[in-house]
Amino acid sequence: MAAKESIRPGGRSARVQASVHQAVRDLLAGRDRAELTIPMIAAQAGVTPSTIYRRWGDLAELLADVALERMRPDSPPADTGDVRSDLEAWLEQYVDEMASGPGRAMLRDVLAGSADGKGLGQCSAYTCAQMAVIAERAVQRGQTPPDVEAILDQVIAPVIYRILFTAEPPGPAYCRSLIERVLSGRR
Amino acid sequence: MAAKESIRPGGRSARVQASVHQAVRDLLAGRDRAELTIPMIAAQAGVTPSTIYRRWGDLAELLADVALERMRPDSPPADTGDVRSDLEAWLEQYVDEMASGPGRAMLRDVLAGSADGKGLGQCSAYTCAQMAVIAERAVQRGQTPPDVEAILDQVIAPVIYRILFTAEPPGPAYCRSLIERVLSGRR
DNA sequence: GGGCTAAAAGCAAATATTTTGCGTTAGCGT
DNA sequence: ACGCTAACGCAAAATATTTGCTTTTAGCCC
Repeated sequence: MAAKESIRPGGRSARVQASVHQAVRDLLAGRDRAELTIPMIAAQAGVTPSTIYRRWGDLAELLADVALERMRPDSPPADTGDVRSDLEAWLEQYVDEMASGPGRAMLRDVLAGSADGKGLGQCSAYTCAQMAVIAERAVQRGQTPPDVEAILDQVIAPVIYRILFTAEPPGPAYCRSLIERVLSGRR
Repeated sequence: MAAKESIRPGGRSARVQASVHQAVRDLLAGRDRAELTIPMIAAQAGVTPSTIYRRWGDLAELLADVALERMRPDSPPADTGDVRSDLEAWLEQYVDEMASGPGRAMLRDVLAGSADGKGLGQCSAYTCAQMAVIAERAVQRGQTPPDVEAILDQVIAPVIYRILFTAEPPGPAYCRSLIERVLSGRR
């Protein structure tokens, strides 16, 4: 029977959380984020505003929560049979996602919202985990991949820095050059 | 006479802006940013809240404005007589400033507040200008400094990424290794 | 220098939001 | 099945935000 399923994820809190998250995503699709208010989200989600205030505190934290969930990778990076092309393929879709309007907004939301810094750590942990998968694969093929730390410093960081602080998003050629550099520098 | 001075910087707007900025800095020193409100700032600055709302729009933009002004370098980087030590000295104080509690808060404020992205560009422009000064000096000594772009990618970006997304701030040894790498990679 | 104009600030009423106390509901353990 | 506790709903109170109108003032043209 579906007994087990009703115990853990079937709680009212879980339903409220899902409903609120969905409401934020829906509203964010249509309206601009500046005109997004908690009463509006509450109405869309079918809960009272005070529920949201008590659970999330304020709009920034709620948006950070939603953004972080959207940033969680839903699948491991594609396996192309080679470290370089694994990295290139992964980075291309990563940049596409993060440099887009919604992507930049998610980054800003996560940065602005998670006051404790817990969300930020999670955010880079997701990326690290993906990199670790690619690296592990390479090892099993007999290749020697760069350290995850090196990839973070030499590939992810420059890309994120440019997305956050400059007008021009990183282009494909630039991304490939970053990967080239980290690959040629491995010990 | 002081006729010229009254024309440009002596306007009422300038006084209000200065007063509001000062109020934010003062309040930020004592209280936590979560309990900072526009009416509170207005009271401290001796203006009415509506003035702030009309000029800055909301708290996030005001904080971004104040943070950006605080991030503007007040002097060119120290001249130590050598590219490497110029970079090391500059980076040390840069990291000290940015990785501190207030520094991280400023970064977050700038990221969260400048909706148009204009403030973000300014933020990295400040850093670029400082790097350009160091590079120019090196050229005049006959040294060949790394491109400012390379410094941004290989030194600034990793440092900022770690400050923003991880718990551990970059340490001195780590910073030196970043500089070592960018120096050894120059063309 | 003296008035003219437009931009910016003050003021206060109207509106929207956030907070909070209390009663109710629903999930979870025994 | 029953009770315990955490979370929600509701509504009133407190606060913050918006807005229309008036007043001030800085920049500009005689």
